Amino acid sequence: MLSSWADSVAAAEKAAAGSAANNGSVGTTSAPTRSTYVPPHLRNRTPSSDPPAPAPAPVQGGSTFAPSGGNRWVGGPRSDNSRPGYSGGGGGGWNNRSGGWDRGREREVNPFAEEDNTEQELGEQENTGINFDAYEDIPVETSGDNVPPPVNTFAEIDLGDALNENIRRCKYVKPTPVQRHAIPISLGGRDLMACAQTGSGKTAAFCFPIISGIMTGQFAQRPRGRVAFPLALILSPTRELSVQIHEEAKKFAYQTGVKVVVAYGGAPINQQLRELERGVDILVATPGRLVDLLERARVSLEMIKYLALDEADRMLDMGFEPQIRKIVEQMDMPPPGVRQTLLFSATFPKEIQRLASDFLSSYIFLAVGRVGSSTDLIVQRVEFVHEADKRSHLMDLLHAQKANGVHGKQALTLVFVETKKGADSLEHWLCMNGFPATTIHGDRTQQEREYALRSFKSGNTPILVATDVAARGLDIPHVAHVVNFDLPNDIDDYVHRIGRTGRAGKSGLATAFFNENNSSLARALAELMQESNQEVPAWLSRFAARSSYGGGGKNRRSGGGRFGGRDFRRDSSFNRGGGGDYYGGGSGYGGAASSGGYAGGYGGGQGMTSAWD
DNA sequence: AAAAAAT
Repeated sequence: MLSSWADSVAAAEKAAAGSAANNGSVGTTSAPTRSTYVPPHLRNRTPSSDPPAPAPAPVQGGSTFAPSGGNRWVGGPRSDNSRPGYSGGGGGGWNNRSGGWDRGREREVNPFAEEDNTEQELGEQENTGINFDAYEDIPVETSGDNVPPPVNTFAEIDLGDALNENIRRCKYVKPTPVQRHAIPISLGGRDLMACAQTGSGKTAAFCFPIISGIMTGQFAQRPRGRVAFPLALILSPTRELSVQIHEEAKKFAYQTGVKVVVAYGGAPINQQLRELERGVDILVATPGRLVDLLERARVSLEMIKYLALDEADRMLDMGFEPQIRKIVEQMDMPPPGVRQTLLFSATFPKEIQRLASDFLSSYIFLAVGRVGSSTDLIVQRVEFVHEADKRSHLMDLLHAQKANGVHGKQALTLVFVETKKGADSLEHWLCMNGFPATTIHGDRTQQEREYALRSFKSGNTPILVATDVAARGLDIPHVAHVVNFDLPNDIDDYVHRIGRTGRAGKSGLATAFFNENNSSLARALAELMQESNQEVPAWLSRFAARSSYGGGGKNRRSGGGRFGGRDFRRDSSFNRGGGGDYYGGGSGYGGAASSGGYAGGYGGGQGMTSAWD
């Protein structure tokens, strides 16, 4: 597939340059005209023997072009950067000496090998990229009974040799704040509701205790056969996120003997069934496919010791709640108190916390100040753009960015739109205008979705147009710019979207196109920006003031300021009369830690009640 | 009203 993208991009650019110069009449360029738009089904194809595209004509100040000529977007030498799949990892599966499927004790693929070979050239490794200075004075809040104290190093925790070795391989030197607090809580056997931005080490925060617990725990013998009996279940709201969690969990579990399997829709189920049959300790899944597996009686939750919900607030919102209740409450999973339940998200509206408490037993609430979003690390801009002007405005931004290209390497831009149709149509338009874009949304096949994501991550297609399917959890290094082409209706969704940049303590840029259709978001947006020390345009404040009376229902910040949330049990209006009063009494909650910057963090300062609802 | 998630 060498350079197929490069060619089409070069061709597209050439045509775009031509059309710009000729005010639309492409036909006057000397080279044979080629379609500038490459339909999705052709994008994978190896070009037969296309002549190399001539260097594009310079556009207004040719100095913005990279010296290599045509492909400032792709960076020629890297265009063959497609990942070699898993065969490169050595061992396992096909191509071993027995020639077929090795049905015995197959060798575990080394999940660290692949990275070393392919990801390296994208710069620093993701794991060492965490900027710990950004975490220094991060506010942390805990509440609940007898909160285990946080740790400062991995060495303080007895996770076992194998897990420690994997932590070393991952190049984690010290735990992030969410890990410092969440790991001791989980190892202590406690249920947990945690607010922490993805990219601050959330996955490890729930994986380490689960893996460690499975390694050291004594469990009844599980029958081998058609039905799989996982000990831990990790649920997430999108397929790509489940894939990502699976990949990370495999690294953490390497050579521990703990088997991690993923199951999600849109992919052939038979392969997943085979994997399950070979044994599973930790099952990572999306809800729909898991329900399917449960109904086929190919998975039993009878032995579940750990349940983790990633993006837990999304998992319990209207769309997902029935499925989650079915899985957690109406199948054969042990009840709260018997199993251990861990809920994680960057946002946790109080109504959802109340729902979530059904799944928990005497839990600890943990809030870690946001690292990836609504902090100074992400520069947030809002621009007033009428619907009709959005495309040309986006084009202006992208052009400006090209000029700023870092060492010829195009920065990645993630563009969020409201609808699947809108995503397709914007992608088409961008491609026609010489911008190499791809798209990810729920109307595309799973193959297309995963290819689009890979192509974006690798830099082959540095623009990704996405619906909210990509808003949560996905860890895409090097996203320099998130554009909210269409703003979401919910401020929490905005928080998750812009959190795709500025990850792991790095800086990022988020631009939003605002117009009169987004009035309902104005106030929450203005408040969020103010809280994270962003410049709030005067016109936005006017919009906010106009829509403020009435008290703005769902878009009121649930966390007010530096937190993704606050324990709803501490909010008197949510306290169902009677018990549980030990949270309300001011000093009653056991704060395990509360470092600087917290006291002043609450917006207006006065009336906590108004800040929290 | 839209998006996601099973076939």
